Amino acid sequence: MTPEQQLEHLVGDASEVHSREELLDRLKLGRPLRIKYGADPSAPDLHLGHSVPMMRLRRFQDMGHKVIFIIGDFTGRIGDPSGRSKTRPMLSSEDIERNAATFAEQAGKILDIDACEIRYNSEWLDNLGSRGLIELAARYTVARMLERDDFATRMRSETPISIVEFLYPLVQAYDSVAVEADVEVGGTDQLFNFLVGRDIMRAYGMAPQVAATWTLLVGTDGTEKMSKSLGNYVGIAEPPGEMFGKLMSIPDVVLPHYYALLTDVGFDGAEQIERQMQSGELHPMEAKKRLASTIVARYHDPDAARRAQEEFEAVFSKGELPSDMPEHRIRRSDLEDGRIWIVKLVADCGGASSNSEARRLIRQGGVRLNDQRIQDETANVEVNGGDVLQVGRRHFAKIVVE
RNA sequence: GGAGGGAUGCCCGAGCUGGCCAAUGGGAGCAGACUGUAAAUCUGCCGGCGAAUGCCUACGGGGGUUCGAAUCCUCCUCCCUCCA
Repeated sequence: MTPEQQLEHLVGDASEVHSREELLDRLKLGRPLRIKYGADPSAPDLHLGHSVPMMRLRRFQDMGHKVIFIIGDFTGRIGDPSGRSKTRPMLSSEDIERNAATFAEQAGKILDIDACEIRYNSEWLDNLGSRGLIELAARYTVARMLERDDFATRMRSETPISIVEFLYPLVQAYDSVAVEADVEVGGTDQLFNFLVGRDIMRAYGMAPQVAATWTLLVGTDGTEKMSKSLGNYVGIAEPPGEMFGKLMSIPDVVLPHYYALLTDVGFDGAEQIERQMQSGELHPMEAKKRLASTIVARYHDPDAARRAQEEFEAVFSKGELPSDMPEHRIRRSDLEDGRIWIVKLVADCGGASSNSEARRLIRQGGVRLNDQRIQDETANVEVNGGDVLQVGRRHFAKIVVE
């Protein structure tokens, strides 16, 4: 591959690269480049949103470049007052250690983890000292900091911004100095930080890193970015059935977006799929099943993908019972004449978090016992081993009397 | 340091001339209908316990006034804006 082709292969689908020319020049050097990726030590569970930049990292890796994961243990131990209300919890060293291990394990599904360099930023930040920190801070201005959209918005909306938050981009930029990054990759939300990285590297007399960002993946709700806290994510370590089901629940309109970012078809392929759906050539559900199946196959295996699809079709298209249901054990002594109060049953089996919620579900017709809808919240129902309780669409439990 | 404004349920946000406030409205969420477990739409629910007319907990925290307080007083904590 010529350097130009490499460039296209590596960042052809990136949303922004600062700059392509610079990256081309580095590629022409012919040496392995150092590719930086910052990992959040507070959220070890990776989801498809993380997989987007990671898949791109894999491309770099496959071309002989060095991926450097930076575990932000220094910042994680201090705690981050970012955002409005919730202060991020401080993490203990053990937490960080454990999270890093989980992270590595999950990242290993996408990358050759043994070929990666994993670094903790406390390694250099602990030694920086107040003097070093102040020297670092001296190299950037408040005005430039306030250019960041997030800060600007918060200033306007009178939401507090702590000084530490100004320090974060600087510290992250310093990471680039410490690991001598050639390229930093991440989501578009990181662009500002990456650019600060460039400035700071220059200030320390280094060639600035190339900043490459990719569009953020939207979550299964189809609007917000995928994130754990919003609950709209698909974890890459989730069981095949869950993964498949969650992917089937995304709105049709985001299908091309998912295809483009998560599969090998690329933007062109995604556009083609979009056209086929519009013309009626391809049923959106079919496209979605294919997507779900591709992704399950990647994180599990093709066989698991096939089974997940069959199960999905059986349960949701044909209305059959799932082949595998969690068991709910009831002690015979809790029964009166073989009967139990329906509200208690629903709450106990995890279908509702309180009796009140269970009542609501029952009243609204969301509860079935052996396919028989139960709407009387005062009912005492007869239960036998093997009975199936269904709460809502997707919550099933097989009753075992012991 | 000075002046002013604010803290309400998962989030945003009314209420704040005391009882009709478990607290208007929106979002999120959940259930039902319709479907392709999609989206959109419509309906309902949306603190807990209870068969219930009921009870308990709740409007930043403590104390107080009152028959009765999210609403009044007081102290504290935190936040914001402006001036320095």
